[in-house]
Amino acid sequence: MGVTKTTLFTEEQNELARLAKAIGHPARVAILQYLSKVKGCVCGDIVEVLPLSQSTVSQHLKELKKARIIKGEVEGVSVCYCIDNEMWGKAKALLSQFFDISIGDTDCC
Amino acid sequence: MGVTKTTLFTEEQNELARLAKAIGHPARVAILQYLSKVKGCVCGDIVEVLPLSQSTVSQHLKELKKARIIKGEVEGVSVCYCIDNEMWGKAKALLSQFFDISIGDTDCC
DNA sequence: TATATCTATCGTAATATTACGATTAAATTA
DNA sequence: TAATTTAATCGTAATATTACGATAGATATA
Repeated sequence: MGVTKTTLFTEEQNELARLAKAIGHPARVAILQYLSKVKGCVCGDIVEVLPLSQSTVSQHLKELKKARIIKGEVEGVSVCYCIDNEMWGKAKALLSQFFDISIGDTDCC
Repeated sequence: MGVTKTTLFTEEQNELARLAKAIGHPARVAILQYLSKVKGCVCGDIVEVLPLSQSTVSQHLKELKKARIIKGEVEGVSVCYCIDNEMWGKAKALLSQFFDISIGDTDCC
């Protein structure tokens, strides 16, 4: 197997898991931090910032694009990347809501 | 391969990715939501709430325990589970900080 | 047009993840 | 003690992920 049974869960649970999974790799965290740090678009220098090969970085970028967290636009010979603010806001809201739910829980174990 | 090169990233990036990855499955999201909903400990009825087999649920619980997000304590014949508030707070803080960083970014692509 | 640059994709390999049935281990109950 | 209950673990299978080198495709430059 290795395949997740998404049909058994709610839309919200799947969406939350999908976004968390996309963030669930240090390279992708680093990419997102970099993109947010420069506060705008980055055209091509992401590979140089990460300690991974070009193809591996490209693969991580593809994952983030698949999750709609970032957008990439061809800009001449290079590609311009930036965070998709809409999805970013959605992820933030979903995760924030998710974590707030259990405030005040008692630690009984 | 299939193995993440954690040594190449910062402690914070690895920790953030580790926690996000642990949440990155709808079954684990469902487990955490359930644990937070009942606001306390749950002794054994998690399997009945999820649409997965006992062994699969047990495996997901193990993942969450490995990530220190939940705790489990043997209670007679069953096991009592609850969210680890310390790690939960840490995850919340890390993710919150992570998402706040890019507020106000311009969407230029 | 030829060359250089940049990024995506392909091919490959190793490891990880997801899922389930069967079994085991531990504790309770009859 | 024997039977039952509960949860972890084992074994297995299929798919996913991570990573890299090599190649391809697209655009800019000489």
